[in-house]
Amino acid sequence: MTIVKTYQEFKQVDYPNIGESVLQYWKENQIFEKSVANRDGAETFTFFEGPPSANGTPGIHHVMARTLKDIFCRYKTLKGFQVKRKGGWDTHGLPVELQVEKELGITKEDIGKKITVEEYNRKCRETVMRFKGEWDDLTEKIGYWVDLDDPYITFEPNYIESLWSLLKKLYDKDLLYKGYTIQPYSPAAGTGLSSHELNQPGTYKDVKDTSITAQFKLKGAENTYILAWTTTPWTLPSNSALAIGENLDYVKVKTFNPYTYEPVSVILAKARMSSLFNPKAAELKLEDYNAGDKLIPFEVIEEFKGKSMLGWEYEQLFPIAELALPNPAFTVVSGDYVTTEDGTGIVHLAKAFGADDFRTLVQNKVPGVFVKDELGNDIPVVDKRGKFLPVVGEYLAAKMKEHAITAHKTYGVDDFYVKNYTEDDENAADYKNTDVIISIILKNENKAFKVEKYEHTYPHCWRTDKPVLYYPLESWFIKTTAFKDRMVELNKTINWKPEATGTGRFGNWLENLVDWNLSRSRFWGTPLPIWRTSDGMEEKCIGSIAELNAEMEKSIASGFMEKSPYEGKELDLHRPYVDDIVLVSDKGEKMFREPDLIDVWFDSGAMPYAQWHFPFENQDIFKANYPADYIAEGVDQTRGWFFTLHAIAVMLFDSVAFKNVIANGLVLDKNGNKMSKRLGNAVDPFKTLKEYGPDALRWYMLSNANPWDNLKFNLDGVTEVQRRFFGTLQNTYNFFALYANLDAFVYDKSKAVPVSQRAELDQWIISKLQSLIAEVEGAMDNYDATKATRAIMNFTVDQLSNWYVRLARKRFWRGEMNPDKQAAYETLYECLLSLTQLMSSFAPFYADWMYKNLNESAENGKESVHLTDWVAAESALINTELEQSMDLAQNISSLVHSLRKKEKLKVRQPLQRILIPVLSAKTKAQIEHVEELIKSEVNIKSIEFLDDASGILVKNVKPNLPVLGKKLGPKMRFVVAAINSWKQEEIAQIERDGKIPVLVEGETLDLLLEEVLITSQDIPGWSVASDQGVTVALDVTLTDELKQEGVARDLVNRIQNLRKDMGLEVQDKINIIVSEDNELAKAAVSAFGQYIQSETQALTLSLSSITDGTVLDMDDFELAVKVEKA
RNA sequence: GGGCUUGUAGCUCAGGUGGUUAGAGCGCUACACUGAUAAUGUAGAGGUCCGUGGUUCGAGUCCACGCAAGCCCA
Repeated sequence: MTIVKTYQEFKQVDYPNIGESVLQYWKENQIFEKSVANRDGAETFTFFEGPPSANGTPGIHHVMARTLKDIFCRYKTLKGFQVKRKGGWDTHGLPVELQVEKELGITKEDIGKKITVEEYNRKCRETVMRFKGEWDDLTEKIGYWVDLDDPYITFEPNYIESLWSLLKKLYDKDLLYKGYTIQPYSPAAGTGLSSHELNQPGTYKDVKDTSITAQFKLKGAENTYILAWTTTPWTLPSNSALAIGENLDYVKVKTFNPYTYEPVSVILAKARMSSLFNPKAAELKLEDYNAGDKLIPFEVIEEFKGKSMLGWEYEQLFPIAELALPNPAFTVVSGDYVTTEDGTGIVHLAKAFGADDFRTLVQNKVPGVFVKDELGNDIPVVDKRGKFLPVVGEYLAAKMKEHAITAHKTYGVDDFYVKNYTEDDENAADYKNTDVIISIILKNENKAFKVEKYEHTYPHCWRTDKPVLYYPLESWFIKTTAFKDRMVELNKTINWKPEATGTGRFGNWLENLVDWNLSRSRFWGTPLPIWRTSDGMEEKCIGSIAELNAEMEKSIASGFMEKSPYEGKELDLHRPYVDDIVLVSDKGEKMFREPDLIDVWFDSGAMPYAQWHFPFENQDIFKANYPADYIAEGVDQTRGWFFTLHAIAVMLFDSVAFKNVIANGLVLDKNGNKMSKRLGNAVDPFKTLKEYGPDALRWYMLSNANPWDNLKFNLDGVTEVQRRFFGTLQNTYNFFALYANLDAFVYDKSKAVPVSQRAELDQWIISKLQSLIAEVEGAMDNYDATKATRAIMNFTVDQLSNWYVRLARKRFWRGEMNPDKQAAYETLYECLLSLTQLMSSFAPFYADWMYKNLNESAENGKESVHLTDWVAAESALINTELEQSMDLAQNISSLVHSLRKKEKLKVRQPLQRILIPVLSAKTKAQIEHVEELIKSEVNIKSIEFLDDASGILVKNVKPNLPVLGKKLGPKMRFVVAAINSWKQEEIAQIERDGKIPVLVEGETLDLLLEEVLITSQDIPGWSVASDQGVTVALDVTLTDELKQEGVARDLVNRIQNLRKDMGLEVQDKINIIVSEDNELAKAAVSAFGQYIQSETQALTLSLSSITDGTVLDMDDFELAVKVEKA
């Protein structure tokens, strides 16, 4: 007889090979393309790809990110949506520039000198796509379905043109403006420094600077001063406000100025008193003080919260007429960064020279100290060489004369550098820098409370080694603050996973929004499309290539340009070509491009539009695919991509850009450390894929922890998933395939046994399956993949394999095909087939592979599980009663096992009965439902129920705490104590009367039956075990008959082993002779001969004396038998 | 320095709205099964729920302050 193998059987599974062969199949049959094309005309589900940069090789964390993106797109496809997924590449930005500079061995300085901008940018363009091959390879191998053939690329002219059109829209709405931002700046080098440059080793140095605790005179109060501390005295002339912490404690202290000895009242944080007042002076009296005394007495005369200081006005420290400012300048404001770690707990704010200062003053609408340049623009009082403007220089020079301050040189109006940017020798006799001069002036004028050298770390320019200043530099901004409220409002409609990232991290970021600094002084990036006349009076923002061409025509006509730089060349909107374009203003002036590039985050945040070259093309596609239903990136993108997507969408389209978002955590090494190539703990995704295959890797990453938690990536975890989940599933499939092939079973839905006519066990697993489908669907609709994968795993391992298959095993191999057997096959087949669809989003290769194995013969099988329609749960098939019954069966079986173990009675030894106390008819019925199952599972003859009427139950009572707590509150513990002391009588009483009086603190109150929980827990004289309210007692009496049956079963077991040792096939027949010298064995063979014969396929079974047989170890005795093939 | 997240068994993780004895898998120990067999099952041991205060009759859970780790921003 030849067996037609409908279902392939596998001795061993090669998971990586499944991945490769299924991938091949997908490619050959264009499954991905079909999965999209099949849904033409269906509702769209839109996904946006956050573009990665291909200038480095992908890491294991990209497997995580890309898997997360993939699963919901696959799931939604099954659910009937059309999911277009356009790939994309991020190509601009600093990392590319740095990499190129490193490879060429040049610095930013060299660009335009050693290398032309043209060559430099060409190099960047080559570098940025260098690893595209690796990326595409990984993307395919992990089964991330995304359109790699037609991706958007941010350096392409069409993409940039879209960006320009968006920028122009912003410009037209007056949302694009030129302003200042406080940035690290090196006066010695004459250039701003990037945060990257500031992070160079050796940049931060320990230096000793002059620090001043300055006295700001409070208006409307006698001799009262607010104290503020600074390590940069040169910023004091630019002071325009003081910041306090609203919840900090402040004091007003009466004392004397240590330099002028004048009586003063000073205000500072209470916690900072010890640093400004000598505790030894605490006992001194103010009236005993003599000018010049070393110890200065002090007395706290008032105490208050910082909050009460808000709005206080003070006099300008340097009363220079040109620097006078209107209200609310020179007032007290709140600063959330103010601490009492150092200084006075009050911070001096100079708008031009600190980013915090700038932000705080802008938020409080306090003007800063600036003067006008010749064009009428605000400029700070320190110039770009680090020197005070004459307006301050004059004042300082005059004061030096007034106070007869001498120094190592004569200071002129134009000599006051704020740091040592001159070549002055700091060791020269009588050397005084500007900070020191300022200190002396303030000391003399009763404006300094303390002056001292202070050692701290201060950043220095890595090229000139001179100190860095924080200085306002010109920048282009997007006025995001104008849309803050709308952004906050629309953010509330976004479903964030996890929620806290949306409300917390992102929400707070929006609450504290500042205008988006768009400018970058670089070479490789999207150029700002703004041309200006030299005097800045006229400006044009270009919004398209056509517009640029038209403007160039005009310029050529007016003779400013000879020809377009693109004549005879490919269009390239990058530098240097755009820089060569000179336009003509409406008044006929030359206009030059603003040299800045824009923030790369604008590139990626604009991808919903630019990927389709919107608005120039594809308007329909755009409309159908905006906003995104779903996006996913790392949580580090919160202020990056997530923000720029949101900002552009809100400002230009009054819409969210995405409705659902998962912000995933980091992938760390197994010890929780960050992976890095340098430390050598980075996991190579390609190697991992080759060893474990894509499915187990994906499954592990999704099921191990929520994706928004950091993942401690451990290969042992992948192995575990492979063994526990995939291994179990594979075994289950193999089991099915083995017998289905033997029986030539072919699934035919139309001829399947109706579920209602199948065995209880079948109905149960089908019910469980429906519950699983509903659970997975619910989890996936809520973007919770971890819940979904865990549910699938539990069903497969615990319910399907460990319970259903184990209990139903015999039905598969016993006898010829009959309705019960067919139902078993059908049930298992249906479970497996459902599983392939349920797991297909997460383990797309394996699921498809198994799907095809199951459908090899089925006519209605699709080409791929990924082309199927989601099969929803059938609620009619969910049988909660039955599921509860089965839970009881599992629970009871477990208890019996536990008892058997305690009594050292192995399962093969049949036992007569178990007793189960039941207090409700319902429970009894539920157990009766699964009685047969329990009996065969734990090898007992009968189940007997003990009800209340038996009178032998020992009951147990517990307080029903949630109910009682509400009623009793603090009296709870007395009542609980009373209940716990109850005996059987009280339990009987409350059961009979429905209530019982309890004495609590001299007061009687009635306890009701529903306020206690009564269980039955003990049966006198029996070995019992209980769990979850179910109690089981085991009858351990061994009658002769039971013993004989135990021996018979043992004998069967031993003979089966012998058969195996002899190498017999399942269908081979044997003859058995058993030694007659053991009475028990003899009795067993006589009583259960028939049973032994049928189990072991023995034609004959006889008792005789044996001399040459095999000696079997029967645990309690030895027995000789002779087994021969018939 | 600020915002946010995380902290439960050796490891990875569950633990609506507070409720008596805190769970699972892996690992470990013991046993069983031997017609899924390089598979499988059962049982057991293993916990200061990061710490300290507080609210409450009752806190892993709520509040406050810390500690540790991480991300982002200064």
